Amino acid sequence: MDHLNLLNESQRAAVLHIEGPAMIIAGAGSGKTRVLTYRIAHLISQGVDPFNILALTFTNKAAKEMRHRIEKVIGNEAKNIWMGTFHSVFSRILRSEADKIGYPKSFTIYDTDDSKTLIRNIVKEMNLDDKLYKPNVVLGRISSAKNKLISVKQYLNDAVIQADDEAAMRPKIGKIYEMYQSRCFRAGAMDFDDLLFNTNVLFKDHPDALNKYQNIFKFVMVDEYQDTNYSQYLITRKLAAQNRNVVVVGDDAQSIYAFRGADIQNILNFERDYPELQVFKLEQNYRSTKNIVHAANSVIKNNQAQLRKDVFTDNEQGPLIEVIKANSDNEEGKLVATTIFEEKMSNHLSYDDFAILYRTNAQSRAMEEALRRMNIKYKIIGGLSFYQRKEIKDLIAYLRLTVNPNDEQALRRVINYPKRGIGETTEQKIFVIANDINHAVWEVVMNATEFLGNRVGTAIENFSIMIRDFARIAENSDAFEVAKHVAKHSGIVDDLYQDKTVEGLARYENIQELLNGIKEYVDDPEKEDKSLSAFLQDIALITDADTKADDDGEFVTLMTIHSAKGLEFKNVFIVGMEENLFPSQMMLNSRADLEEERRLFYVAITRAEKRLYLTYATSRYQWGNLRACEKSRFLDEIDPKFINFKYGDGGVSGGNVFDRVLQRKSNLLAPAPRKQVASNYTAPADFKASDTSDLAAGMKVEHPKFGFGTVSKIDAQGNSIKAIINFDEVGEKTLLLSFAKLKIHA
DNA sequence: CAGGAAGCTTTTTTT
DNA sequence: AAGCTTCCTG
Repeated sequence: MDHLNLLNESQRAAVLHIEGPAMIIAGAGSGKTRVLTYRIAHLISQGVDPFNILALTFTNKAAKEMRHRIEKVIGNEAKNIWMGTFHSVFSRILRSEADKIGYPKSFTIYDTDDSKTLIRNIVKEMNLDDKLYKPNVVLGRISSAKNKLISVKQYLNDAVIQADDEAAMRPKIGKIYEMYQSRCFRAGAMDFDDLLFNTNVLFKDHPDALNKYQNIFKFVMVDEYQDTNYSQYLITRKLAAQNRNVVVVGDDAQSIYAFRGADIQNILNFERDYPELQVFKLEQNYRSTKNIVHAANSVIKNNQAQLRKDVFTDNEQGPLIEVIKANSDNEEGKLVATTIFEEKMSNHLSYDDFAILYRTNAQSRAMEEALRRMNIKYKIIGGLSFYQRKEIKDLIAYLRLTVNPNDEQALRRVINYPKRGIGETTEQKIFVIANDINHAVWEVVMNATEFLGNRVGTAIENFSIMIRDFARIAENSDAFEVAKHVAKHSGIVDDLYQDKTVEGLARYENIQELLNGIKEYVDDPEKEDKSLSAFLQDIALITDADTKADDDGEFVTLMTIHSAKGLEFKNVFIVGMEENLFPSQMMLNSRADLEEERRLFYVAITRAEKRLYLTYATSRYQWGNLRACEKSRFLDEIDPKFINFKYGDGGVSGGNVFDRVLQRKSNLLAPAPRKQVASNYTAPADFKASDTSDLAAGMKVEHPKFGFGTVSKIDAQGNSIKAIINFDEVGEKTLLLSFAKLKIHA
């Protein structure tokens, strides 16, 4: 193992650790992944069977990457290591043990949308106020209960929880939780949290199963341990209970998933559970310049809750961190885009060297527009993923139903798509009947004529025959064969083909792309199980961050800070450094929340290798109207000696990139005229619209909302006649004459 | 029952 | 600003 020479002393010590529990506290950029991969390689070189190693990562992509790196060191054997996210590894295990806990082998995995729709349905059925019982809120409560392993029964019997819900005016959440669980169970479905919850159930109720996996996973490793929740903690502890060979890697300063149930307490629990614990600290940063590392340290110092750690680096000092002020979100975008362009050109960089990070997905828009305008290629990670598109979800729903006809959410989605005359009323009836006779919904669907009469009944039964036909094909064909057949015979392809609009074409192509993806899956020699059911299980847990960036050419990467965890870029822009945005408005209520935001900022800063830019705007569009913004408190927390301030306007002109850019692009940067949104005008009670067929430029008109104005132009295109009208109070508007109510004042 | 328009809510982050 | 739900009309 000559690789050991590439490691520093503490890294080497961690790699050489073989048996017994250990915790590696790894500062940002301290070579954590390198330590993990070498440690696994080292284990194997010492005779440990790869089949006995379980490595849990935070994303599937991280697992894939690590596997490749291990492969480079030890070769093919690396394929046999159990590696993946908690969710993907244990969904595989649940798949083979499903019968023990009463689920079908091909259970469906509900995504967040499925869960929310189901909750919405339940709230409606229970006649509760949907303003109070919002799916988001309810699902949040249920999810956090599950992550703490609180079952329905415990939830209903816990006085504190009940009091909390009552205080929040939502006493029925426990009842909803109960309904939700039984509906999921009946549908043969698990949500994300169930995958972990049920793994715990399996291990608790079936000691033989636990024992089996304890013997398989003789060496357990958990990456990003600071972001695990109680449910994950307990799975880890149980698996390691026999051999006690468990190594966790984490950095408390980078814990940013408390909202998902992650609990720093897990680190403390770990120390308590294993008194013989060995601790390794990786404190040398190899990624970033001194300025960046020190700036990050100066920020995190403001947090009270933190473990002792001192991150340092031997790297060069590097340039100062640039703080840039813009007048608007659009100007911010332009400044970022022009800076990227200039930097790339003057330093011969690739667009791959740049990342733009933001707090919320909504911020990507201004950035995209600016990049597009400058012809800079970019790629957005996260946000709406391929699998969340409507047409994709539709086809997937058919596939899910094929594999598991009890899948309620899938059924609801496609029972009348494409249209087959089964209306909403009928759909409701099916569910009510199923409830009344206490049978699976699918039973009712298959025998619909019995319950709903001949007309509608036949339509429904035909649908069920089609699905069963799909299922029959699925028995003997691989995922691709079935999907191709389903796309065609479900009517989806035909339906999309009818639509000749640009969007319709794109949807059609997306279906093709999905089919290509399935083909790729089936052709992948590393996939053992090529069944439709296995494919569905796989994609349910895939995120956008996992899709490989094998795209053509180089591009700037755009993503939220959360998605950027674990990544690094030469040049990083952190945009939207404003109060109420970063830190987020929702995180200002408690010290703990604010500290999580600060850790998030710490994560963002430490993504940068060479140059870091922090930008903010003094105004920004939010929910469609303009808001004034204040710069973030976080900017003031950075020790000023690491910062160079730049202003998007009126700043001192000098030789720096920004001023040059600004001077050259000053016409571009002129603040766009802002539309006034509201007017003080109220229409008189006797307002009556005139006949506008003779409307012409120059005429004075009155509009019930916008008030008085003058027509500046009439624009006829085909059947639609548009009038451009300059209103006294709200400025210029373009109105469609067929809709606009206008009174002509001669 | 379907299609279209108006109205309403939304945004914090994700497996 | 946009997507989604609801309401209204044919």
